[in-house]
Amino acid sequence: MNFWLLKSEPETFGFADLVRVGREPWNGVRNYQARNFLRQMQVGDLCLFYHSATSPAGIAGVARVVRAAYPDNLQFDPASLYHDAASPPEAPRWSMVDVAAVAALPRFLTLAELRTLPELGNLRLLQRGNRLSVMPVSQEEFQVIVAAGGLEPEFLNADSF
DNA sequence: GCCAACGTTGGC
DNA sequence: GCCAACGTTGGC
Repeated sequence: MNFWLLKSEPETFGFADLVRVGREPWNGVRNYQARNFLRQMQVGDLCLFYHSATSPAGIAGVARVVRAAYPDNLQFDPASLYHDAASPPEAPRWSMVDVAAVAALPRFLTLAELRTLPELGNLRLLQRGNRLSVMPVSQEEFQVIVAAGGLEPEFLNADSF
């Protein structure tokens, strides 16, 4: 099982929205590096749900991958902001996964607070110039973050959901 | 293949 | 709104 971080602007789609709908296709990723990470995701992987472009930015909850990568439908929709006319239908350029809400962090973890945790010195999110909307997180980093956010460690057990 | 121009992200 | 960082585009 692998661990990831997904960025979303809460004004557009926040963790509360994921809780409300339960499950959502993670579409609209149009960066090759982020896309490649999406394609590595497997059902059961856990994701930190990060709120970007808001104040304060930070981690709001945990989601789970419930469907592995498949073609992002929006790339073929001319009306979509994410339309890509150059994407070959026989070999779609962009992928998405489906994610489901697992749990909100009892304590929202702000970016500033994440920066104070010594165990997160290598967290990709905190590196200079980072702009990726999908990135890997180590198991250790994931555990530190969910614990700091007030979730019980047992919640990581596969049979707890 | 180089690289300048431009666009986007996202914290502040 | 500013601006640093970085990806993409396109002329050559």
